[in-house]
Amino acid sequence: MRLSTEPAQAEAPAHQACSQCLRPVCQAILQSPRQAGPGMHKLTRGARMAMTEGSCQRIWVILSGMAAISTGLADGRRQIVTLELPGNIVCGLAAMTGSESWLEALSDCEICELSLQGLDGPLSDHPDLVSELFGLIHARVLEDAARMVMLGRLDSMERVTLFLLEIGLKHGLRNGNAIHVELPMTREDIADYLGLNAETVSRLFTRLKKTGLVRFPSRSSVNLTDIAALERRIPVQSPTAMPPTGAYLAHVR
Amino acid sequence: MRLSTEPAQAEAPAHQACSQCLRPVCQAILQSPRQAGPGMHKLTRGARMAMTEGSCQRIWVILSGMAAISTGLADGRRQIVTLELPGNIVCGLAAMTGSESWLEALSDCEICELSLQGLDGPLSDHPDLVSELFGLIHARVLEDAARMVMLGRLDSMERVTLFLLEIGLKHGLRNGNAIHVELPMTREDIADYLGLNAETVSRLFTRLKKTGLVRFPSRSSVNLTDIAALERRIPVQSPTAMPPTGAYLAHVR
DNA sequence: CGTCTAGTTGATACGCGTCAAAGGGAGTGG
DNA sequence: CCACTCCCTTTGACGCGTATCAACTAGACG
Repeated sequence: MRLSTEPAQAEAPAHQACSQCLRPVCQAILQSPRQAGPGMHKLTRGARMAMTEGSCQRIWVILSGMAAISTGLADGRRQIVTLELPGNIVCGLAAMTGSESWLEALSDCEICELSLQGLDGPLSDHPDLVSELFGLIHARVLEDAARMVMLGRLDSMERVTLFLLEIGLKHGLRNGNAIHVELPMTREDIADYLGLNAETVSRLFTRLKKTGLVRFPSRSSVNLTDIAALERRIPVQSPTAMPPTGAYLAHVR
Repeated sequence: MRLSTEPAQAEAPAHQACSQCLRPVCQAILQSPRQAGPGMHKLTRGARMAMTEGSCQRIWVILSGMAAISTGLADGRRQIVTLELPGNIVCGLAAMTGSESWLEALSDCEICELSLQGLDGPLSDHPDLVSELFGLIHARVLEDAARMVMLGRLDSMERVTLFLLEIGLKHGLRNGNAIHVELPMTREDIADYLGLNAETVSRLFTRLKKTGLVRFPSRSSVNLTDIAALERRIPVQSPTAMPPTGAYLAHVR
C-alpha cells in the first residue's frame, strides 16, 4: 500500500493568498475577529486526513490537485465517495459508516483549512455563512443522488463513460465539441470511485478507445473527441459544469 | 406497472394535528405570519409527487407509511435513493440527474407539506430554521456516504443484511436482542433500494432464513432474532437508531 | 541499462441478472 | 363459504458481466 496515515503535515502559517480569498465562505469566516487564520495543508499523493468529527467544525478548500473522500473497510475494500476537484469546498461530512473515512489526496494537493470554532458567537449568528454552507451541502446531496443511481443501476461501460464526461466537463479544457482533461489518479482510484476494479476500468478504456470517441495521449490524460456522442451512450444527463460554490439561499430571497 | 403519475391528491385543508406539530422545523415555519398552513397529502401506494425544483422551497414530513425518493431511467431501471420512514423530513432534494425523480409512496402514506415561500423575509432571517434544515441535510449526507459504500462495495448478502438491520433498528420494535419490524414494501422496492433485483432479494431472504437469524412471519414482516450475529456478518457498522431531526447547530454553539 | 510501479491483456470463475414457471395470500364475486 | 383471479413471491435453469488471478508491457527514474 502506498498510503500513509500520517496526520498530514503541520499547518503552515496563514497563507497570504488564502487570507484574501474571495470565496464567500472564506470571506465570511475570515471576517470573524477571533479567526486564527487559515491553515495550509500540502498533502502528497496518498496522504490522508481524518475527518471523524460528528459535526461540521472545519471546512477545507481544495486549491490544487485531486482529492477524495474515501471509506476503507477492514478487509481492504475501498469506496471513493466523492471526488474533490480544485475549487471544491468540503465540510466535515462522511465518516460514520463505522469504517474509516478520510479526506485523501489522489495527487499532490494544496488544501486550505478553515475553522468554524473561532467564530464570534454561535454559527446561527452568521446567517450568510450558514446560507453558504447550506448551499454547498445541498448541492452535494443532489450529486450524491446521481452517484447512487450510477452505483446501483448503471453497468460498467455506462459508469466509465459518465465518469469521463463528469470529470471532463468539470475539470477539463473545452474545445468545441471536444475536451481535454488531466486524470491525476490511478486506474484503481477510478475503479474505487465507480464501484469497479482496476482491470475492468482498463478494459473499458481500451474499448472506448476503439470507438474513437476517446483518446489517451498519456496514461494520465484523456481527450474526449465527441462529447455529444458520449452523452448519447449514457441513460442519465451528464453533470453540467456548475460552480461548486452556490449562494443557495439567495434564490429563496 | 402499478405506478400512477397522478399529481397526488389535492391538498386537504390544514390538518389540526399538524398545525400543532412540535418538530422544531415545523414550529419555525408555522410561527411565520404568512404561512398558509400545512397541506396534508394522502398518497396511496405507488403514487408519486414530483420534486423537481432546483432549490428547497417546500419540505415534506412523513407522518405514516413508507415513502422513498426514487429515480427512474428511461429504459425502466429504477433506483431508490433514500427510504423515508415516519418522522423523516424531506426537503426538495434529489432530481437533477437528468432523469425523473420522485417522492414516492411505497405503502399508503400521510405526508405533511410545508412551504418556505410564506416566510417573513428571506430564509436567512430565520437562523433557527436554517439551522434545523442544515442539520437535516447534514445527516443526509452522512447517510448517503454509507449508502454509496453499500452500493459500490458490498455484495448482495451484505446489502440485504445491512438493509434488515437498518430498517429494523430505525423502524422496528426492539425486544432484547431481537427486533420485529414491518416491511411495507415489495421485494422489488427493496431490490431497487439495494441495487439488486427482486429475485435475488428473495433468494437471499430464504438463505438468511435458513441461518435462523431471521424469520418471516408474513411476507411483509420480519423478525431479526439475533441482532449481534447479523451485525457480525457485515463489514460496516449498522446505523444506530438516531433521531431524524437533528438540532445540528446547537452543537457548535 | 535495470528496477519499480502502473497499466494492459488474457484465462477462468462465479455472482447476480434474466427468463420462465410454479406457489401463495388477499381480495372479489358467485 | 368456496372458487377464481391477481399480484407478489419463490424457485429453478441458464447466461452474461465483472472479479480474480496471473503474465506481460510500458513508462518513469535512477
